[in-house]
Amino acid sequence: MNLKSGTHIRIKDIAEKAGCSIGTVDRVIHNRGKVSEPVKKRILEIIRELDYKPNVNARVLASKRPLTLGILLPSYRRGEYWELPNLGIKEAIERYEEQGYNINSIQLTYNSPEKFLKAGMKLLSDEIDGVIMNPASYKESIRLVRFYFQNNKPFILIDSDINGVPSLSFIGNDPVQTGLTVAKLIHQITRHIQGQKKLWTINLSKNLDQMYALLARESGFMNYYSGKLLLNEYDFKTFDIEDHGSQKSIDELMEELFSKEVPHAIYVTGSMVYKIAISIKKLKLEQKPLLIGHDLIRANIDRVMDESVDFLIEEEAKRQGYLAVESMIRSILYKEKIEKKQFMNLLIYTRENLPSDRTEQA
Amino acid sequence: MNLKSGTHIRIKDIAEKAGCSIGTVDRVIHNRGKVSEPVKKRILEIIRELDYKPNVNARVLASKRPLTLGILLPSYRRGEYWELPNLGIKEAIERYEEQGYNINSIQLTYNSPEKFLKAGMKLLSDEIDGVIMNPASYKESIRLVRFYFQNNKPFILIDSDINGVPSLSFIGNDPVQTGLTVAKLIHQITRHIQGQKKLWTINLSKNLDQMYALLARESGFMNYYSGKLLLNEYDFKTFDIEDHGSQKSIDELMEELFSKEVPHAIYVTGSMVYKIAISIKKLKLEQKPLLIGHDLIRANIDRVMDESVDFLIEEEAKRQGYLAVESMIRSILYKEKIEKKQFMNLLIYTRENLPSDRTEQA
DNA sequence: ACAATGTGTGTGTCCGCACACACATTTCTT
DNA sequence: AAGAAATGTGTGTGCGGACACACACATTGT
Repeated sequence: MNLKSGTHIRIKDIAEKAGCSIGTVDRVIHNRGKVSEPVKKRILEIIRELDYKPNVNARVLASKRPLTLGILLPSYRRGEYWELPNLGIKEAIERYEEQGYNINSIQLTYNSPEKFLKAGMKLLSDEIDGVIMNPASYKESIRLVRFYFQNNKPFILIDSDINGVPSLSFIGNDPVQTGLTVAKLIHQITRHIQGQKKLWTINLSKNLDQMYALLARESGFMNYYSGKLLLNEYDFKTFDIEDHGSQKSIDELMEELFSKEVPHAIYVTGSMVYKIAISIKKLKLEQKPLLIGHDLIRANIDRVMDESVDFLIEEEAKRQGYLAVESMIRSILYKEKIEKKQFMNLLIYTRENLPSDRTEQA
Repeated sequence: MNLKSGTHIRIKDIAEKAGCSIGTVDRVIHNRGKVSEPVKKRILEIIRELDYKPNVNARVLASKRPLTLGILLPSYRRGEYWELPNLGIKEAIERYEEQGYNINSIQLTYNSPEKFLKAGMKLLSDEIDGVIMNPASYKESIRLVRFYFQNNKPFILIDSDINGVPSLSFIGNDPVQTGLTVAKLIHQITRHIQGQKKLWTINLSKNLDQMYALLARESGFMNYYSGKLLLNEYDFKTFDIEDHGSQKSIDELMEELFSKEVPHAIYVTGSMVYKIAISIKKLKLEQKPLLIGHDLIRANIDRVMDESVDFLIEEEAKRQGYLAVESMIRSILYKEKIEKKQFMNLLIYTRENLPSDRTEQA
């Protein structure tokens, strides 16, 4: 095989073919007006016909215009989940900056729906070209997004989707699918256990708003068993825990729960399995339950390494951030069409296949 | 946070600071010679000091030089493993071409070490800037690579590594690590089975050369059990099968093997689990063994969908090809330093988390 | 009728870099 | 010591596109 580079057509070629100057062609490409209807139509026709694709490099080079992105994510501390997408965002910005792009970012965070809305409104300012955000609760998100739409401000949702909203793109995964996957894994591992298997689901989150996202996972999780008519093989228990940072309170809760029964498997829907793992370690059981959680945050990785957590599921959190920035650039600077939904892979990690630090780019 | 774009330094800036013209700076950057030692040293110093990063867009725009890549992979038919890396390669080339790069490729394939060597030598021609290849057997690869080295021809190895070879980069994974991961998964799933577990390993490959790559996986696989002192919990059996395309011969073999015993789990080290799955389906067992294999080829995906294969492990085959091309471009065109080893993620797939076609970029 | 405004179109410069070429200076011949 | 060859350095042009500006011509107002 021998792929030869096709002769790229340039603005100049279009101009010649249309019998006008490149300035005119440029004007219709950028909708800068001041072009008579017939000429405009002719040029548009030729552009379509020749399948003109602007040279990205030349475009970026010539356009001094800086790109300013608004970033709106939940507030977080070091080592918490939202550090990961944010890392991806920073990496992408850095990389593109290195390559000569001029990218600014204004990052705001929220820890309540009200602040989300407020911060989101602040990002409506003129100099912001687009917004990358994780929507808080449904109501506020819908409202904010309407403003964005009215102001022609493109936005990308990451990690959680809101159906039927005119976003540039959604980047993340379907939580129901995630739940299904975890359920399948647990089912496979516990299927040879004699008798009814005791299975716990723990929705552990920092506050009520984040809890809602977890419930979708739990729902997918349960769907698996009901769909496969396996419900009577298991004894399900669900615990919703609002965590306020203290390991001790979780220790106490676990001790109490475990005094009544020791489950065969535990699924922690949030990103804080490590807390449960630590509590369980302290109980010094002779037979540990299977423990499955989410996300490659440091604390979780450590628990997988010492095998107090058996599996971690993750949805390429870092990559979500990276792709969000990249999509914005492609959409705004290159004027490319972006996929409406960009689903990440659902990765299953255990001690043996944890990504090592020896490598990796986003 | 507000990341402002740093003032990018240009060749011009360096020239000013060094008290010379941009032509001179350009010469030292491209090692075009004809620069006196002291000046060269000074410029190099300034470049390092100012951390000069050439503007990629301008560079690509200005450089008309086409990049010609040699691709040397095992021959394959549609739906076979090597289609995947190749897909990634094509995608990368296409994408970069779209962006204005001028990339040619010459693709050769081999189905024996001799042909590998012969094809590889053909790629030594002048107009080829670099070679992306999967090394065949050790001996021939070493020999070929020596020629490349002597002729200053950069090359990237994908999928299989050869230690101590001056490749630009290796892209793939450690087969031993892969084996360990599969072993862990199987161990987790079979641990609750009573008594000694019957475990088969099937090295199924098209020919002997490919077989060697599989043995490394098998070795990692066994390491897991010996390392954890689990050997006596299992009854291991290993079968090396050279497949010549006929499903029937495999059917017969499986029927014979299964008539003696039905294993609890089977690990097929190559990319052709689907053949084993088909054979097993025909046996109509009441209790199917756990079946684990490799790679997201169509036939395997179909078997996972109907759950005749339980898990697929894969090493981002498509991405390997994509990254190989990208690395070549970055190295040759941008003169960036490339990671010597680029390890892929080890992905565990089951029916519920198979990547859907609804999305995806490389 | 003439100026003031508006509309459509072409020209020129710049973006940062690669590379060819011209020119200046040094070193080597014989 | 004069010319040839080698070595060092600066200038100019082009890559494809963005955008400011100039300008011709038509339209409107007074």
